[in-house]
Amino acid sequence: MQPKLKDIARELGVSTATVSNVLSGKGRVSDETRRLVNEKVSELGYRPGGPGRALRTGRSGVLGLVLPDISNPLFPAFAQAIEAAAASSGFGVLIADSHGDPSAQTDAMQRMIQRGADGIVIVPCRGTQVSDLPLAATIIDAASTPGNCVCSDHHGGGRLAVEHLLELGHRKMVFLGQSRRSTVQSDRIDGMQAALSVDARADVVWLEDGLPDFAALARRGATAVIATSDLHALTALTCLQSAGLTVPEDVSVIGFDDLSFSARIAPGLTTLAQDMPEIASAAVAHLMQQLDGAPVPAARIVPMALRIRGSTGPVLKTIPPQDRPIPQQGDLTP
Amino acid sequence: MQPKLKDIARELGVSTATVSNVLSGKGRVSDETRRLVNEKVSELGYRPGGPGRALRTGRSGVLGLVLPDISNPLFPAFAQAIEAAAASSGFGVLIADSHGDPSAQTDAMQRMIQRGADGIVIVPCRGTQVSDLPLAATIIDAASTPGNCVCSDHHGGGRLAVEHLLELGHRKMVFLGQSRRSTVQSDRIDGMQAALSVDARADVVWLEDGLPDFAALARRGATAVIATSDLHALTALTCLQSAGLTVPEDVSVIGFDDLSFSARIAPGLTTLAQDMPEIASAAVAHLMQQLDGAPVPAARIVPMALRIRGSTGPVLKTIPPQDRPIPQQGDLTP
DNA sequence: CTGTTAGCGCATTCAC
DNA sequence: GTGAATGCGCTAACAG
Repeated sequence: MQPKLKDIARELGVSTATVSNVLSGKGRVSDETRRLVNEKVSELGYRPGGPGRALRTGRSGVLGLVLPDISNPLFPAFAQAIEAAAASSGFGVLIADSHGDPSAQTDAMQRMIQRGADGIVIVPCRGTQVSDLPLAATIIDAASTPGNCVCSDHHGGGRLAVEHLLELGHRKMVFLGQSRRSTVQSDRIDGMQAALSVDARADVVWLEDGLPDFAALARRGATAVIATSDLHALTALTCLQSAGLTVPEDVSVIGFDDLSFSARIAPGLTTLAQDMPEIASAAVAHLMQQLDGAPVPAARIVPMALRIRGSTGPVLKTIPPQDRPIPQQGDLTP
Repeated sequence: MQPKLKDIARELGVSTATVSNVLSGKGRVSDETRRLVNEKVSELGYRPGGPGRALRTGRSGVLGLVLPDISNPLFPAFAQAIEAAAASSGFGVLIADSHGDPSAQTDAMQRMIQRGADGIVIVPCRGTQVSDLPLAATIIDAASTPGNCVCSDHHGGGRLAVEHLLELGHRKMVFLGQSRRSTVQSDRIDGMQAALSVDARADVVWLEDGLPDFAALARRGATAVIATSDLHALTALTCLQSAGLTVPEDVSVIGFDDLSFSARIAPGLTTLAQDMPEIASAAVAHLMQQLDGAPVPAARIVPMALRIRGSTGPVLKTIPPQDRPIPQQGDLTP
């Protein structure tokens, strides 16, 4: 049995309130009593219990994190960042997965409330609008979503990607998305379109229409692919490689989100990374301000960062792949 | 303000005990009163609040999930499965990340206890031993870890991988691990070794010693690579491809864990998948039994499943890569 | 300045 | 069949 406030008080012959005062540093307590209490506390290894405190103060020190799909590969970094940001504010994190289902999302939020969460960080399902919660909430979605509180500058990320390719001499690109209905993907592609110079062109291809033939796109002149996710960039890269094309010599490839594998493939994947720590701490800070009774702060847009790796390179004078020598690698193992 | 038990009671002119009895279905209540209460409850949208209940019953309906590294790409599937299993038992999930640090792990567990978690599911840091918790706990690690409660049959997975390759005619393989200190990886590689036929050989290579030259390994006769994670298999596969070798014609590649990208690359990655739903529900069930006062159940070992995709194929009569025609892909886009 | 009292929301006695 | 009383662990307001 964990020691309770009452145990400390009884053993010391003082009241529970006195012990509580010592621990919270609030009420005035004599130095002698304070010393005794602190001693006993560390002796018994007392830790104030959550439920009692929550009941009394109306604050649980827990926040809910509602996600549309935990299995999304971007989630680990995100959850980790939120957990870290919350922990540094002394908060715990309760997770829930809505599986992309709006009614499950509403359910999940209800359950977080019921469990006593002080606030909710929510990444909404596509097309869902989160409205009038009886609770502090922070919405993380695309900037163009109404009610959004914190997000990455997806549009700016798209621009950076295209600008990088333009500098390398690319003028014919492919923009690769998964779903037209994703606001984040649309924002990214809009940013790409906006950055195209007058002499550059791009085709937009959606994976929801079926897997495109990347080698054929290259044969028709495209020298670069920008995908709205590293996952799709990886698909493009491996399709190109297994069709005998070389990245980046034949085609440059860029992704988004700097997923776990992106630095570990050959060539390393150039990508636009979200600043997860910044987004997470902004989201948690946003929540804390609401809890402190401040008005809902303005939306915060966090810039994305271009991480250049081996998958992008300058446009080469056109040499048909079959005429080029097969690249050789040094032998590292004796 | 959320409605309280007292609000329902007052509006109906009954006592809070009666309302509580109706909701829990325990004490005897007249059908008429029952109907009235249920009506009022759904009218006001009353939900029993967690903290009050937790304080009274000593059960919070929340379990803690302590992970060594949320950013591990295997985690999403795992967290999702645990969350689903917990939710179907009416439990919430509080997450914590120990960042591989044993003291942070202990801290995290303390905080879960403090927050009132009823039990803990823990994937321990490497080399950590979890001992005598004042709480129900389920440890998920390798089978060879003392105290382990639930895990995949990593050894059997290794065997399945090698058996698959032997059937395809492979006799010279490379086993690729990341860290010698990982019990899971060791178990997997032990299983691989155990399944080698007398005429087959394998070299074990560790990424912690530096990135090997996969093309050179192939030139010296290896026709297959089995990595202890899809992440490392992907590294091998892309290194081979960018060195001009073809998968699976020149070298077959197998990974572990069926990560999110594994089905989306070209060729699709053959892999050994963990049965996450089964592991998660076993872990949660294990916890529930302890909470119900049952003795700690025996450890449960869940089989792994071989998912064959395009990255493994039969050994071909040796044709040097440069003499083979460059593969062509059909054009899907008009 | 110190310590006692009251009550957060709920479920469980036990009288009626 | 129902209701009043009790206390889970803790802290805010109050009396000593």
